[in-house]
Amino acid sequence: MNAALACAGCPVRDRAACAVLSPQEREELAAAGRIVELARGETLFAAGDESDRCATLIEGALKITSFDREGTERVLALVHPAGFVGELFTPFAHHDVVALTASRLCVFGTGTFESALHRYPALAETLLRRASADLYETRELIGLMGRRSAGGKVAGLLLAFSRAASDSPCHGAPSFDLPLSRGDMAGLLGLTIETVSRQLSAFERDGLVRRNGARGIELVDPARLGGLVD
Amino acid sequence: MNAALACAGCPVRDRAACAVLSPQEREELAAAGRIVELARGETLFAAGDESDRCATLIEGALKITSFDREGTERVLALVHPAGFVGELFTPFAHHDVVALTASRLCVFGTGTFESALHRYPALAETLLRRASADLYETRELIGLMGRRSAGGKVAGLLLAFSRAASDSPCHGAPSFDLPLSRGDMAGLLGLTIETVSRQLSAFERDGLVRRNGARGIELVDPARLGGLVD
DNA sequence: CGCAGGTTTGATGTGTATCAAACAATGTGG
DNA sequence: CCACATTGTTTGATACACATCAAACCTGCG
Repeated sequence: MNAALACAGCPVRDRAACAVLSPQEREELAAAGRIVELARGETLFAAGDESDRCATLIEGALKITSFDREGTERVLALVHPAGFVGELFTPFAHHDVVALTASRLCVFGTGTFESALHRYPALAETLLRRASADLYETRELIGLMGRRSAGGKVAGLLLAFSRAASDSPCHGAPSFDLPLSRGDMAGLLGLTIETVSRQLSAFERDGLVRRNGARGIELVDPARLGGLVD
Repeated sequence: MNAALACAGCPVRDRAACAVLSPQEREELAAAGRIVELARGETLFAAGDESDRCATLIEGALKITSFDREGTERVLALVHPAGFVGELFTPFAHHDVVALTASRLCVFGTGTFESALHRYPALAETLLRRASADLYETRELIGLMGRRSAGGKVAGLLLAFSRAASDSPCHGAPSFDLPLSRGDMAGLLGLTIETVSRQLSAFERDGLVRRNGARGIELVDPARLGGLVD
């Protein structure tokens, strides 16, 4: 399953890190990579493994997680299409990377990618932009986790999902599907599954949201929901 | 207070981001920068301000913080000498940057720094390394905040400080001064001042640590303290 | 000495974890 | 096609850890 000529039809070809390369530079890089498909729940990288690969997500969704010694999962970040995963400068992976849904990726050896970094300075700058953006996102997450009330955490997460589901960056989508299970939401916010579930039920009881099945969410009163966020 | 020829005697000249530059490249960059001194509590960057400056910390310590609308401070990161602060690719600053102690910095306009980035590819790669490291550190912090018990959080923070205070990366320093006030520790861990104080008192009562004044800490039983972590 | 900031300790209530069980959705094999 | 297991979600009862409110206590400093 070689990717040598896949770039032309790649759905993220103008948003991924490699978009800064010229078409021919990109094909060179692609020749060294390969397409990998992951089923929901499959692990791409495992914490502690040798960090010898990195990847651009083409379609699907990933989570970056770590486990404390009690075995409770903490979700550290979500990865969306065009996102980049993998640790370039560390010998071993810090965290697990797991597919949330069936996913397709363009995988490279870290060695080949690092040499590309030297060859194409624009690539290094793009990755720097991405790393900076990831950093702000992770700090946003800290802000979310640090809220005092469980209601504020869940409300903030719903609004974040709403924004992510919308095309326009200013207004959020009024209705969307939750991309995460209750367990993953709990892991992200530092709560338990039961507490997340109860908060959602309470939001529905108070007329803030409507639910369609376990995953469907319609924001009835986003403003009041935002009011809960601290 | 121009820094044109300060590099030669700069205490972080071989650890800061600019260390990858040749001496003459570095002098060129330094000519565009200036030394800034901050007293304890002074603000370097404020959230919402135009993000037009960045800096390398020469000596002292900084904290990166944000405030929720109730006005409680959340500490997102600490910056140590040779660290780099400032947001290069965003128009406005996301967070506040405040001096924890009297500090000295080498400050640049983001414009001059970004053009240096283009001119010296090695600089971009170094900043990428730093940004990646900052990212892992921030995710570590999430792991710390996500612990279930307050005891685990405070214990984890003490061990992190112990490691930071030590020269060798493997063993932590057995005794050191807490670099943060109770309030800052609380802001870092998502607890209250009182809870942090009570946990420290409990650790002392149980023979895990000894205290010298408000800031001095001696780890009597680091292993048992580590056992509390999770 | 008196004051201000930071820290410690105490008493009390509440929010969330925990334990437990019912429930819905989905798939499996007979 | 229907019992049946499986996985994820919801709801309930209870206990406890932490936040909150309040006051005492250092410690350095004018």
